[in-house]
Amino acid sequence: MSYSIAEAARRSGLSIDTLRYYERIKLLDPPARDTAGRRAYSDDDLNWLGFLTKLRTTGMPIKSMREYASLRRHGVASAGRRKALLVDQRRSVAERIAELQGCLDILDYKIENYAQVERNVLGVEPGMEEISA
Amino acid sequence: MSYSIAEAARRSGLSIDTLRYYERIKLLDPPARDTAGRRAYSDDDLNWLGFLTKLRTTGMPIKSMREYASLRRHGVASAGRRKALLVDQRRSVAERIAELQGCLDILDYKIENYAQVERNVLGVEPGMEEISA
DNA sequence: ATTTGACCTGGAGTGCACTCCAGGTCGTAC
DNA sequence: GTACGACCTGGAGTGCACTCCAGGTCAAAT
Repeated sequence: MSYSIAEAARRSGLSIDTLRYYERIKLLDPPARDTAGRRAYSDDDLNWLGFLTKLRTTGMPIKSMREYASLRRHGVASAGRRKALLVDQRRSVAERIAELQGCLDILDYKIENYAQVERNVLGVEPGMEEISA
Repeated sequence: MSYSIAEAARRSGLSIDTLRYYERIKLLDPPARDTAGRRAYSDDDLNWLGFLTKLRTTGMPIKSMREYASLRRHGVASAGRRKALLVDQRRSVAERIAELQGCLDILDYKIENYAQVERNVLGVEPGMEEISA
């Protein structure tokens, strides 16, 4: 199957402009063109875009995604390097999750403070809100 | 206790420039000044900076942090709104964690693919790396 | 007395990841 | 045959969150 840029945008969740931008910066190999010169994305293209958006979601900078994309063009010889990139990213994602978990705990603590302020709203002494703010 | 801007930067993990920037955009109330006109941060200032960096870590945009900072200046009457902001952020952090967890699974899957490629590196048929790339 | 180093101000510059625009080409629908 | 909508290109513009700079002040050390 092949898809127009609008359809590829819809399926990938990226904007049309972003698809062209990714192509320009070599994140995405130039897709096929139809007789009128319009882009015709393949299923492979869409799969790759799907993976790219996952990497993006993990916070991988475009620079690293470009490196991965470039390695991919060099075939199986680059598999080790590609794996290393992914292992590295895996580690950074796990760290990020732990960090966010810590923030969640702090938010819960703060929210609980506010809930207590609400329950005691009639008897609160002045300045108390500053302690919990 | 009071701290020079260099000390405040060290303790908050923010740069000196960022401290001045946060003050400019009203994330941080202007700290006290010493006799020479240099900033003298209080423990309260430092605590607030600590919380701000937590909010930042959760991905809260500066715009929202400014809103929270501004509400804080309006005392206890704004506690409900502040709590709502935190509850909202809590939800978005939980979502983000789930999203990252999903990405982690995909990375593990890919990494495992590469590990298999490595184990079969002598017997791999051409094109196999494309399937897993 | 002068040098040094930390600090000050207002404003300009940076890097990232898009996003938008003007002006043009195609193929189908009326 | 022309109006329309989707697409094309190269390039400029945007929003965010800083980061850097020039030119100046001040207090302590030499």
